[in-house]
Amino acid sequence: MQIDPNSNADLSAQIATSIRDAIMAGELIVDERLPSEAELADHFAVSRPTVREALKRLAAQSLIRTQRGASGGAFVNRLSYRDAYSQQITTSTLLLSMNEVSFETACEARYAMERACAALSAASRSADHLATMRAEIFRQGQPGLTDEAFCASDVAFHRALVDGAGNPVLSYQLAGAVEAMQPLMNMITFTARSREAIVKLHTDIANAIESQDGPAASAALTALEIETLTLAQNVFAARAKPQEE
Amino acid sequence: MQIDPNSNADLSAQIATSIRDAIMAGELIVDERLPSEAELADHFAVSRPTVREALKRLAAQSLIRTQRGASGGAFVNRLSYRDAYSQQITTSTLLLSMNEVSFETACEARYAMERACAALSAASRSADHLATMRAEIFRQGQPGLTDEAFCASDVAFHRALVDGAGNPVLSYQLAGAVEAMQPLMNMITFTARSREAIVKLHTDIANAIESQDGPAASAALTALEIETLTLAQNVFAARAKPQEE
DNA sequence: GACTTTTAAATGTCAGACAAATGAAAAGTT
DNA sequence: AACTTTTCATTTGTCTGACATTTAAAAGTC
Repeated sequence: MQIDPNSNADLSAQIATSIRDAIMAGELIVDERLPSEAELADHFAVSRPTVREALKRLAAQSLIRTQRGASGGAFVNRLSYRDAYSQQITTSTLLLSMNEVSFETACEARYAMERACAALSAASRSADHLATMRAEIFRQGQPGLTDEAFCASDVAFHRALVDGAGNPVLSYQLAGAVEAMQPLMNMITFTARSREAIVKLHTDIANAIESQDGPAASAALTALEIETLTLAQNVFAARAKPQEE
Repeated sequence: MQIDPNSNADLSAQIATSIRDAIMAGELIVDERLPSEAELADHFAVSRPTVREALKRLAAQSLIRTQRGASGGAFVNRLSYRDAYSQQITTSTLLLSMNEVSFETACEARYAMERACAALSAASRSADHLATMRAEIFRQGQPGLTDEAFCASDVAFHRALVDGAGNPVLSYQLAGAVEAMQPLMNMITFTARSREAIVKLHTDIANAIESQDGPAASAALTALEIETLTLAQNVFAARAKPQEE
């Protein structure tokens, strides 16, 4: 692990990159202890605060964890799904909220991935997840449900659909897309009619998965995508022209 | 923006979270300048090094950028695709290399997403990307190509396929999966026969997309997934029992 | 031997200082 | 007046040294 003295980048950034590369190359393995801050400072010929800034950069990416005390120090962290999830959500939310990505693009990506999940889900047809989907559909049909509760149930339904594929990588990828779209979805006022349409499509999806009919699930998801886009565009329109009410 | 004095978490972590929440809630907008380090130190009643550690955490996630000088400071960063890509790649690579995710799971997720892309790609049928795919297929058929060059061309082919969907969110999601699988793919020795099989499947995919036949493209990708898994499993077997050569 | 106390090592935090970059204002020049 | 140069204040980057806090192991005590 070395740094380039001629680079004009921050020393802490260089050091962080150097250590990150070592971790990603497998030179530092999971749970291995890094040298102490003082030793790292000696090694890179910098001060301890600079080393600390580098370590905090790595900690922010969940690459290391630190522990105080006698046998403490910085340890290479085993990246958990939980960590990956939250990073994915942060990234996706920012991409969407900063308008780097349009809602339409995010929606298209989300449903494309959901269709991919549905195909796998149909093949495995997990009883657990199917039961969850049915339960959420039932909840969504209850009258008197608030929009927030309806949204929450919608998320739970899609989550069950995605998790039913049994592939945690897909689950974590989609977590970001779904979560990032939530703020907008929560602004939607679901009329009785749109709820009815959504519940019907959800039922179609659940039926298709139960009968292991991937194409039918895909088709229902596509219909749901169109429905979602329409609802969202109404919100956009209302938000853009608030004086014309 | 406040921090909890009773929390036992690191001050720099609390401050970073506080600022991150403000950014994600839209209280701090893109390109807005944060208070100077000295002002933040005053505001949170901590020292400047502590504030700096917090800012470095945010910088590591590309949430802010810093600039030295008179009118410098920390600015809210517009998250670019480039940044999102590299974060995705880091996360995916670590998930795979730390055995949190099996190669099979990553492979399944990758091809599931690629099939989703192929369907979109077939619908739009971008001439650019189709030409790139054809060119890479031609290159892959050339005799005397090294394994590394074959791999690189393979990546380029899939990249064109994915980018052809015209959805940058899908592109960036897949970048991680493809990149993370690269180290293993590079270990594969491609025999003339396996190359022939791969080139044929690539041709099938390109043809299907050209004729806007999504299902055919999906089928070819599924065949390619099986081929890839088989090749990778041979590498696993060879690596696990090096004494039986 | 079991329990308590001490100690050493490590991270967390602070204070103050200087270096370096940078833009803006002031001064100087034509 | 317009342009160039210089100065200067601001801000981040880095260093030094110190102290606080946590923690596990070593030493001591019963």
